[in-house]
Amino acid sequence: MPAKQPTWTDERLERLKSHFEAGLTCREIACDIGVSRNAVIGKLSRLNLTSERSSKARRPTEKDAAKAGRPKTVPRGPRRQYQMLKALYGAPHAAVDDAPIQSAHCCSLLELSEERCRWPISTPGAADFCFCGNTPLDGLPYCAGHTRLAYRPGSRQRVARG
DNA sequence: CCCTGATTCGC
DNA sequence: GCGAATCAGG
Repeated sequence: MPAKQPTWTDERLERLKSHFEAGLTCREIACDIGVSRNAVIGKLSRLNLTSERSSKARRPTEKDAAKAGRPKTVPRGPRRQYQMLKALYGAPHAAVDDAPIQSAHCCSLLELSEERCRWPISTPGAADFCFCGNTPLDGLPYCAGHTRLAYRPGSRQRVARG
């Protein structure tokens, strides 16, 4: 098979943008796309999507340069990570499969909450841009149907937007 | 204490 | 250009 896969392909950028617009945290986006949190942040920085609301432009002193090494700091134990992965791969029941996602009542960005599926509908910025308002899974920003779509393995089709 | 956000450096 | 590490703040 020809063509290699640049880390950030179109589909990935789409998801990145959608999630970013949805107000998801870098952690959620990273886990959803399948990359590290830093990868998402790094990409956003390059794209100048970092909101620019930096906390006063950190502090680029010699400390960063001096510490810019590679010791052996093992990251802390995951916490929510398992919740998401478990909910995605370890689905207790297969109640939802080909069940069409019915977003009866869409909600606006500000109307989103922990109990509202944050699947972006239409194009971010559009006048009719809204989100799915279904009940999301435990520890996930999307409902069962949209969660499956988000993690569609192999499917590079534009299954979203609906 | 934990997590999230942003920046910088190395590859 | 991407990924990982570090630092700062909430």
